[in-house]
Amino acid sequence: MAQTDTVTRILDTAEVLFAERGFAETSLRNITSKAKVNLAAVNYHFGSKKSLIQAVFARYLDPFSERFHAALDSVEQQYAGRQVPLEVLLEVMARTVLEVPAERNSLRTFMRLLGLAYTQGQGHMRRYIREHYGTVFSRFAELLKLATPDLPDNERFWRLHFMLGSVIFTFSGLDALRDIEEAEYGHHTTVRELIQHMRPVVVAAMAAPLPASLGDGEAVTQAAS
Amino acid sequence: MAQTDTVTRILDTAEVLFAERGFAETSLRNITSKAKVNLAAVNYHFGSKKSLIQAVFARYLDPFSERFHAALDSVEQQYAGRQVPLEVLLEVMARTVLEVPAERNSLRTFMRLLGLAYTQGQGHMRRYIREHYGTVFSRFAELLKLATPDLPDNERFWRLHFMLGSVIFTFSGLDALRDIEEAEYGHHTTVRELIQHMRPVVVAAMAAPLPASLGDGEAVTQAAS
Amino acid sequence: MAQTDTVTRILDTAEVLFAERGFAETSLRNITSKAKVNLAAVNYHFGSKKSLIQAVFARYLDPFSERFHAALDSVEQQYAGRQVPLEVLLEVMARTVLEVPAERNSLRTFMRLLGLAYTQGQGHMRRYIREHYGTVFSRFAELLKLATPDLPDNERFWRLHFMLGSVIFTFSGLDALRDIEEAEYGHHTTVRELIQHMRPVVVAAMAAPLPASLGDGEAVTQAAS
Amino acid sequence: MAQTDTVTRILDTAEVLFAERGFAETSLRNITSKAKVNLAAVNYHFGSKKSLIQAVFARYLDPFSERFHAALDSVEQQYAGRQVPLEVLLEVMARTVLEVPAERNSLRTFMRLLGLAYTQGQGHMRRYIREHYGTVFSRFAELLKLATPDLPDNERFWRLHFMLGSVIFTFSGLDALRDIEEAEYGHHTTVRELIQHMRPVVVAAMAAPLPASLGDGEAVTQAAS
DNA sequence: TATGAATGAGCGTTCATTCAT
DNA sequence: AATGAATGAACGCTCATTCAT
Repeated sequence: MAQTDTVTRILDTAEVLFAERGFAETSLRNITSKAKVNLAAVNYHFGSKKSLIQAVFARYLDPFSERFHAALDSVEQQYAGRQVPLEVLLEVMARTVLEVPAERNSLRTFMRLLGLAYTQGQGHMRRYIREHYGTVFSRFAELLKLATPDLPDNERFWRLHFMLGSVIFTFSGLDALRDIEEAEYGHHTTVRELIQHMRPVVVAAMAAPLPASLGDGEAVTQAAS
Repeated sequence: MAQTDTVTRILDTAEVLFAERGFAETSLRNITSKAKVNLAAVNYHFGSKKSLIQAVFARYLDPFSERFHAALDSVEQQYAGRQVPLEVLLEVMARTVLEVPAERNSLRTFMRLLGLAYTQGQGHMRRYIREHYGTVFSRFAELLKLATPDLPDNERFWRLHFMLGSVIFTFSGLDALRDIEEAEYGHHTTVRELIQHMRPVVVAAMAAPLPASLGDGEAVTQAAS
Repeated sequence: MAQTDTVTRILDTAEVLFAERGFAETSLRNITSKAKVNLAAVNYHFGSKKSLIQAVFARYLDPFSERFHAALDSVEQQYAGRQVPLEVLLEVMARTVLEVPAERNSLRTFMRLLGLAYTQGQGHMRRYIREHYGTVFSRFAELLKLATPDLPDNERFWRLHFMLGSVIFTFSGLDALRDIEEAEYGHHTTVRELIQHMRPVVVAAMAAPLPASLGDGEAVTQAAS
Repeated sequence: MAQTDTVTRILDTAEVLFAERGFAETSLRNITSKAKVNLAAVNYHFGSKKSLIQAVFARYLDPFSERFHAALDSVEQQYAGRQVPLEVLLEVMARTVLEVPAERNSLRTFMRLLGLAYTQGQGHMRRYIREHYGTVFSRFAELLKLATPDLPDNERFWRLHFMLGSVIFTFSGLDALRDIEEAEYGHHTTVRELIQHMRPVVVAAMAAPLPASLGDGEAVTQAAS
């Protein structure tokens, strides 16, 4: 009880502060003083700041990974060997993402964290995520490949990450964007609606025509590395 | 001369290190020792670390802003009041982005920095960028509106940010993504090629059909905040 | 049983680590984790780190003290009031030292611990040793005095500690010295042989002529404290 | 001036505290607060605690090494190829040791530090000393060999270390020993006098008869490792 | 104009010890 | 009798910044 309390309080506080300000900008003292636990408790329960960061991720990604596997199982069974359409795949992913953090503000936090994992943490987070969640990601990528058989592998790879970028960027900056939206257009979009907005865009993006053969003269002319 | 030298050496080193490891993870000692200048030189020449970061950005964004204005002038003149097509707008932007940093590895650096500005820096960077470069962005947004007259304002707003997310996220995680790409497909994509890949995707995304009227029952069922 | 086990495991582990790295450099965590016992067990069973250190010593010195007393009883009886020769006294001491730690590597450990007691531990160890083992040491010193009647007390005091220094230093650095010996001369000296080497040296040292009257001009000229 | 002041104050304070309580037991806060300098000054001027320890040693050993070389030069020249007698060699060493720290309490400190270097510091100090001062030591060992031509190399090796043990052990436990001496005999021996005491003992020890052929039955019977 | 020295604040981590069970 | 949890203090070190010259 006391232990669960401390560990949970640390994780709850850490995920909020990490999401707000990044890993390096959040000190253990920030976390422990806000969580009202002893500074040494982090090292006692988690071993190091690095491990705390990973634990914060695991609390989201472990259930996500499990549910996503289950959802893919279910949809594969449903399609019984036939190709699962792109729309369905995206729908499954969206639903799973939304299921995981049913409470409070945690979808935004989850997305911010995912974004941080890509843009901060000199590799150790990326390595951790690949090691622990690479399987489910690969499985999704495999199904995506079947759903878009005409797309070259390389092209699909980049489009997948364009899509991920859209989603993560949008959700992780959601508050700011909603503020602007409200000031500019007097409209407030719910997360649910936002996902409705995203769907056709993502589908169209994945289905876009291939780029003109690269290096064509009429295009961009100067470039670097 | 000696002063210019020092200032330039600091900026050159700082932009590389910032792009590699982020702002918080790069100390002034890292910068000054690598640049072989005195530690106090940063505070002497720039006043503070924050101001150094802004100076690093200004060195890219000032010429970019200027050229982008000029390019938009030119394209508006060319189309003489008629609507500038979406593809052309995107082409202009891409070309300007590529023109700015003609040397070395600085396109990647520029892109990484843009990503960092959004994902790191507790607001002071975003504020700085909006204040200094908001005008040219608004002008582009205005032309974008003319180029997509059928899109509701609200829809365009979100799609613009989906697009921004794709671009910024992709570039700010570029090294990681290229590592994966190389490991997975044995292919190395240059920034120039990547922009070629982005173009049709972005165009398709902006031109995607509007979503089915929101709130339709068959869609996502659970949601958060 | 379980308790005895725990106490013994702690002592076994502690003596090795203390001997290897000193007291301050060995944490209770080092000890308890290597001994696979609970961290709190040390404070539970011994009260404090200080007391653990003393317990480690007692495990060697209690039997040593007892045996040494017995051996001196026996030799005094044998010489029935007559002066016990220096060589015999040294032989008795050497034999007793060797008898105590019949197992494993513990002679070296014992010696290292003795050295540490002198060079580390801010007095509390020295006090403990004097209080608990002062009697047997005094008895030996008394016999030594009888065996070297021509030596001024003061001189004998210092020579005794020169001798102790040789022995403890040599044995506590034994591994390093044997490594050098082997590399340099291709020869490996056993502890038993080493004691044979020591004997004439120690005897000669104790029997050395007295120093020229101190302060004689021809000698050292500058000095401090 | 300000710099010299700070660096010197740190070194002066550090050497006293290190000598009194050892390296691990002396914190940088102990040193800097006693020296009335900023805590960060140690890392600024020395880089790390380890380097500070080495700097403390270097301040003694660099001049010692230089003077010892010079003294050996001089004595070799004086004996012009003939064998330098053992007594002279020891006299030269003793004199050099005494010359180095002409001021205050620093001879005792020097000796305590030498003792610590051997008994504490998991090798990094020994390595440092060997690297920086190995040459002069080897030179002395070489002359020692010439001075004791009848001694087997192996025997000389051990006797040299017996002697080292006496000296280092005595000096590193000096305070404790002097306490005992004063309590027991009401006499206080200066370092200078102590060296006078040591001389005939060391000479006798080096000149002791060779041990009876090893393995003789009448000797020690049990042994360890 | 430029820099070596210095500083106060804060960092992540480890420590021996205590407490509640 | 024994232990997981927790704690306050202290550790070595690095930080951006300031100061005196």
